[in-house]
Amino acid sequence: MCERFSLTAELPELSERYRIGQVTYAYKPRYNIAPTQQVAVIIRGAESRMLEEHRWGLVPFWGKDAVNADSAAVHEKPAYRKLFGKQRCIIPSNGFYVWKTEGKTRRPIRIVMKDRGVFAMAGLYEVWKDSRGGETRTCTVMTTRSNRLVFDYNERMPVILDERDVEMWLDPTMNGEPDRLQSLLRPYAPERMHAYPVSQRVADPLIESEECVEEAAPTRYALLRR
DNA sequence: CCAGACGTTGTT
DNA sequence: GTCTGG
DNA sequence: CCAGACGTTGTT
DNA sequence: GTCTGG
Repeated sequence: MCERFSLTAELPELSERYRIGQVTYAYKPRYNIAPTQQVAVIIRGAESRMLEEHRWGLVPFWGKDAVNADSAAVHEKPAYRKLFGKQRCIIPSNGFYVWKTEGKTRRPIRIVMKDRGVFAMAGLYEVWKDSRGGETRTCTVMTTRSNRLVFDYNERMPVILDERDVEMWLDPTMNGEPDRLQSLLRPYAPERMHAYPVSQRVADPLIESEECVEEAAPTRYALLRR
């Protein structure tokens, strides 16, 4: 599961990293991104990769927000099959938050790459057109079972794609190759990742500042349990 | 054919 | 809306 | 995910 | 307790 993350990179770094050819909105780095908010999404346009802004959470008219999509089921669930076939995106991040239960409280933990770089979460997106010609863009983050590092906190984690996987995931010629796409949706290598505790203030979705990513001292509870 | 489901996860 | 189960 | 709210009625 | 908003 992935329901809170950050993307604190500046635009040039992001553009270079993912070879973005077109930016369609006023990008701003973020420290504490929550479901239903607008997030940065990269899709493959006709000419080049595009950076767009989408609402985090698909909104099927019959149901609630779909913030995550189970990668194992995505090629067979009717609600997702079409998106899996041709509405794939990546959702860039440089850290996601998980919660560790310590006694009666839950404390936020940040999961990053050891190199502290930006990484690509696999996603699906949808574009709704309303009667007045307006468009609503939405997206969801694909999840898979957790690797050894994340499993201490949560059974599910976002699907993270390395450079080569991103290329294939966004490639429209893969639209008819669900099996090959499916093979990309696996847990990321735990030895390339790192987890550390962050301030309890991250828990408040309105807190949007650098303290969200700063390492916090372990709690007394965590020390006792060691 | 119609009716009903359709999405995710954690919790113990 | 689309798909599955009966 | 977490934080915070969570009820009712008629009237203009 | 459960639901909504971010």
